Amino acid sequence: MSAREPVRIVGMDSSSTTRRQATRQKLYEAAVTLIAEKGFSATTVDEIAERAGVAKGTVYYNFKSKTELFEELLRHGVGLLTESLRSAAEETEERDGTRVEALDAMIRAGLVFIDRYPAFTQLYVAELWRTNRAWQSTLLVLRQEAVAVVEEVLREGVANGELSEEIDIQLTAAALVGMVLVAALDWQAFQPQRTIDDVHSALSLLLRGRVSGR
Amino acid sequence: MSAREPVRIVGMDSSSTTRRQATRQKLYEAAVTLIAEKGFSATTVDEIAERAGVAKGTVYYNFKSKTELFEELLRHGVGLLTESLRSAAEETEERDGTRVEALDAMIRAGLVFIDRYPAFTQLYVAELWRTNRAWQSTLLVLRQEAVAVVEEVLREGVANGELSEEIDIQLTAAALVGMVLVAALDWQAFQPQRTIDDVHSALSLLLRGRVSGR
DNA sequence: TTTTTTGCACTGACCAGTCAGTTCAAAAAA
DNA sequence: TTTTTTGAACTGACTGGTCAGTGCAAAAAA
Repeated sequence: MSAREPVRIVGMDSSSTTRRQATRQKLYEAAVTLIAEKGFSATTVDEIAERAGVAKGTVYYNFKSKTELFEELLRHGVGLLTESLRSAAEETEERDGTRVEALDAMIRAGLVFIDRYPAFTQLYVAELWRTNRAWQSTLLVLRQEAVAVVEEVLREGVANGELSEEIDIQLTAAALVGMVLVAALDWQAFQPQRTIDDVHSALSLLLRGRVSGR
Repeated sequence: MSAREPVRIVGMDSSSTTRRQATRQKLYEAAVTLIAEKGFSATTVDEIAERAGVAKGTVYYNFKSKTELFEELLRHGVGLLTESLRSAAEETEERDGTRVEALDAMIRAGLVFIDRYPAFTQLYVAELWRTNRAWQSTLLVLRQEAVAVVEEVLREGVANGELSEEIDIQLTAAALVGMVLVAALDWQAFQPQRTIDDVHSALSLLLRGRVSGR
């Protein structure tokens, strides 16, 4: 993830932070930026170890292979994203918000995530549609988990009449995800001076149908 | 030292091409699918040559390096996309359509392009936000050319009152591009049985603000 | 004590790029 | 016409370098 502060996996592994976990975390952080910049194959294990401030042997003590390190990195990152989307949706629900407001909150949650972990997002987008890669099946499952959260909210919105019955749940979910992803990456890469609120309002307008029409 | 005419080969299209151009075309086609599947670094020049049915030396006879082959491939592909978007916008203009209709036509043109060159699209998305790569500056220029076409139509739409003055041209353009890109790649990868019209209507609904609201 | 990390030498597979040599159709000469 | 020459295009074996992964003894941390 980002070099700012360590990210802990909460959930499956409820034990306190062991030394091993700290080392793994350093390796994730080193790997994610390098792979985002250069791609998986162009990133060497020696580089990852060096940036993490760790010996090469340590990489292989903690992970079976370079590929496994990367797969666990993907799991780790997508897990955080899914959790973040889900809690945004739930919090809106608790405040009795509409489903459109929930979608809006999820857009913001997505932007916050991308702002915090830009390298991970880059890497995710770069790998998502690749075929015939070792981690393809892992990614497929992870993608589904994340998109399913959006689809669920859309479904509820149609059910309670907030959203048009004409919409195609799956395609609309994909389009919304794409909108957020690409707008956010463009923001990071090409207009970093903009605030998250600028980006959020632009996307909110599109979601609420206030760009064209009426 | 008499300059001899290059050998001419008549291609499927009515234009004549040199033998060299035909070879380059074969190399582009071989490279684009391999790189889309595995990424630039994981794709070997031997593989590209083999798939193109050409010796490795021929790759280096036609291109200075593996990187140059890739850069020219990017130029080639983005050129096709930009041209396609521009002509969709112009055709709508000739038929006196509204700017929203022009945007709609561009969405369809984008989908047709992605349907025709899915591998190129994958590769473009995977490389677009990478930093510190040799072809980064090339890609930046190419991206700008493509997005500028969308921005121009949005600007016209705001000017003539069709589109809300609240919108942020740049961010909205990025969001629209992302919407099309991601929905189309998802369609290709995960729901290939859907028709282009399905995808187009889903995106059209979002553009026209008929998903949520009223 | 046990677990984890270090440092470093080593291997074998893999790969970008090179280069001396080959092919062959068109041009020039006979 | 037939023969010879030319040179762009192509070939594929080869080279020098890189890198994932291994092995292990010793040190540090827990």
